Amino acid sequence: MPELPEMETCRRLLTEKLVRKVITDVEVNREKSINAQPAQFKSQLINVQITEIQRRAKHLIFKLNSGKNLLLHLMLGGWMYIGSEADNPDRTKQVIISFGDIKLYFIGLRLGYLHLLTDAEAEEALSGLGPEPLDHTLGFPAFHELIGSRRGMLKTTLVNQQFLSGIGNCYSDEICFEAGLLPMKKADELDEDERKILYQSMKGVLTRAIQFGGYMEEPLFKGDAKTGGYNEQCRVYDREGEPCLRCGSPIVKEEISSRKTFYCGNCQR
DNA sequence: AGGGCAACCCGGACGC
DNA sequence: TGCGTCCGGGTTGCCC
Repeated sequence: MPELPEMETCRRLLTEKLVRKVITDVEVNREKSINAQPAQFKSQLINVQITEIQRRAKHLIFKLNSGKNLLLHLMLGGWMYIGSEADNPDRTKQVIISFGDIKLYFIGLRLGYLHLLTDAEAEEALSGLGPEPLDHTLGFPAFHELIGSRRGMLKTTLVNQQFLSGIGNCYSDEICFEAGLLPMKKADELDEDERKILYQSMKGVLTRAIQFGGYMEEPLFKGDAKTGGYNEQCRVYDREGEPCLRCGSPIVKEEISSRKTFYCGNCQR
């Protein structure tokens, strides 16, 4: 659910709120969300300071002054909230990390996780990921070569984390729409111009989504005007039957390799 | 190699 | 209010 732009928005806001803060308490309500015994997990975090928050694909990495890292993946439906004891969502919280009166709540961690890892372990955990779509070193020549080696459909290629990392179900559809290309089109059958358009669409859609704050439904904290600003910007995702904003034809919803996929059958080719 | 699919997991929505 | 049912969805791994 949360994809690159959502996690990047979170990273930026969390950085403002939490960097240099010291963890004062940890509450674990779902042991499967973490990779240690709760007591050990807790003792390795209390009195530890967050020095930096990095992002890799859909993961956040909380760098700690103990030398360890907290690696977060929200997977499906996971989200966070920063608030106080009095101000927090009425939801089940799988993990709560306190920084004095400020608390970071982890909600909806069903398959999501928060793993305490050494640098080497974190590196290993992230080693299978493909390049970051917005990495400046991923220029058109590199992208051209990358996509030329893919025989699958555009949709499955874009969401494949080993190919490119950070793009999920929503943005793969948005990128295909922006590019005017059908999601079931074969990646290696794109001509030069189409590859160029796809490349520019990928950069454009993701950059714009970050600028708007992603498409998250819930704010990160009280008064958060940033998170979720992209909700009204989605042009095909979750717009089944609504008119295409380019040509007016109804947006089609179709299952493509067991993922719900939205596109305009008229102006995407 | 790529497509299809099951398994993972459980809160929350919905129906009665 | 209360209980049962079902869905969602990124990722992994397995099969063809």
